[in-house]
Amino acid sequence: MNNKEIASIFYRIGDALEIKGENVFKIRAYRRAARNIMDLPREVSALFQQDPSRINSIPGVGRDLKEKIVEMLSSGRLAYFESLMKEFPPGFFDMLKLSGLGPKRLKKFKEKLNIKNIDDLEKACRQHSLSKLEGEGERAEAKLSAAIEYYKKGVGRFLLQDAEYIAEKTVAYLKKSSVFKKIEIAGSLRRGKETVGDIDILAEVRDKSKAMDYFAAMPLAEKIIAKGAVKSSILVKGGAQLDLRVASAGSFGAALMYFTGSKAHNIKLRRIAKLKKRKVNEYGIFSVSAGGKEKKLAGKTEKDVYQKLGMPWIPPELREDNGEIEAALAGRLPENLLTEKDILGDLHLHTRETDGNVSVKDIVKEAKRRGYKYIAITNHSKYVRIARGMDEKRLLAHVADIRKISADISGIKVFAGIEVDILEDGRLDLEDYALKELDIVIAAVHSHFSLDEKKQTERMIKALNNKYVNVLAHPSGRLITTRTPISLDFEKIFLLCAKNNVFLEVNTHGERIDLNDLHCRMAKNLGAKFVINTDAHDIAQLDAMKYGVITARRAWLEKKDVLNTYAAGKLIKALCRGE
DNA sequence: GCCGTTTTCGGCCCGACTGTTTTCAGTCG
Repeated sequence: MNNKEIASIFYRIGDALEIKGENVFKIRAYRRAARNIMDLPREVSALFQQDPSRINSIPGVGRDLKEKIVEMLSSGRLAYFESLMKEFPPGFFDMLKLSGLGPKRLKKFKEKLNIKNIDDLEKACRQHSLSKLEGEGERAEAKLSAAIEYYKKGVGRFLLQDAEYIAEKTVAYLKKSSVFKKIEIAGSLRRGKETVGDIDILAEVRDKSKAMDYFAAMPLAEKIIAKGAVKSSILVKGGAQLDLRVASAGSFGAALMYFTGSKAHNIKLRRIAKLKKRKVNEYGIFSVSAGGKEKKLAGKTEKDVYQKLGMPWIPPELREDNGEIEAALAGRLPENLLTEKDILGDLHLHTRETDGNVSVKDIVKEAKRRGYKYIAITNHSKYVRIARGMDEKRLLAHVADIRKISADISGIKVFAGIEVDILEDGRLDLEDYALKELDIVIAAVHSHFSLDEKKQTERMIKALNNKYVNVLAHPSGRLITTRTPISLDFEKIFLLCAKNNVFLEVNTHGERIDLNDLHCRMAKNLGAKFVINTDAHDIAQLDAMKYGVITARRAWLEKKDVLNTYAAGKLIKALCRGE
């Protein structure tokens, strides 16, 4: 059983217990454990094989949940879960995904109307039998109908870049009105998560009710979910949910923290505040006297609030309750967290010679315009037929062209490279005599994604032991919406990369983000180094560098961890693997 | 069910919006 399967069972137990009306803290415990398991870069099963007691090191997993995990890993089943599920019809829990419908009402529907699944619920709405129940009414029924409709359309999470696009359009719209004084994007978009559920925007305004009216009247808006004095939510065309919250200048920092999250980060901060006889909410940080009297201590900026909690400002990308609060309290946050301006070049680019849409000359010019000090042209090797990948002969001619272009242009260095395929057996797709002529060799898997972990790991090890390989491109091979990561002993591979001086790529393509933040952080802790590449096939795709930087920041990477922050001379030395 | 710079027991973040109600429960983030 993998982490996702274990976590989803715990989530489902949480749902079932909630409907049964169990202790809310018990429910919360299951969900917290599930979330923490999802956030682990390692498989719990691997942890278990090494040393079963390591399961206790997962936060939120105590004696009881450990036993349940052990049962799942050793038998592939969980008796407690199976007996619990017997109490509910199949498809029952899908209804919890409907916006505005929670466990209490769901329980009521089941008991009073024998509703078993979404189809039953839809029927009940149509027949208006729902609105006759106590505590329900016509508006509630209509809302539920709409929620079912949206659910069926498949409203889900968006890729970071798509969410950013919608957010930017919204901000541009809001800025056209003089009611808005200050606008900030918050939520998981500000934290740079690879997918974003809803888009949170915080604003300081001159007139709250006018601001809310203007927001709700947005041309993109399809449906208003909620509209209050300080908070509104709308659904926009395409299915994304936008939340607008307004805050006064004196509370703006506290509101930004609240609205940026993560939820787990906020909860921990509030708990720390409570221990110190303080209270944190979206209006500020307050001291609380014995008599319950509150006095505001700060709220204007995030920095002020963190300071009153006894810690420095924490960058949004780190706010996941993954050790950043403890690090901040101990003064051990990363000192030089990577920034976009640290990036001096892009080392994975395709051109017309294979499947790119741009000439070498044009992409060099554009890179120079962007202020890059160097780039590498890395086209495909012959195995990738569909991309018209190059054999040794074409490659060497291509290298000669690149050398000439590099010599003809000043102010930017153009490295000649390749993205060479790793074949099924771990050999590379090109002979060493050709690879030897290159400045940089990127190795990548583009086929045989479904090998089992042992074979896939052996394949990778063989490739990484080729002395000409400098970079492992998009190591997990996943595509966020369509392809799961390959099965790989990531720990072993990261250690080998560290040992062999092979840089791990953070591929910034919106569908990839590969390595992801969690693997990246794990690899850093194992001593590996990184390179952030767009894998651009045209000019516009060069813009994606920012998603790699934000992912690196989420992984706590610093400037020194990243190859393409080095000056050209240092970079060439760093690529040297020695004979 | 978890957890400990007060605690191995008694806590567990905090507030906004909605709809159906006249004071609040349910839901959400």
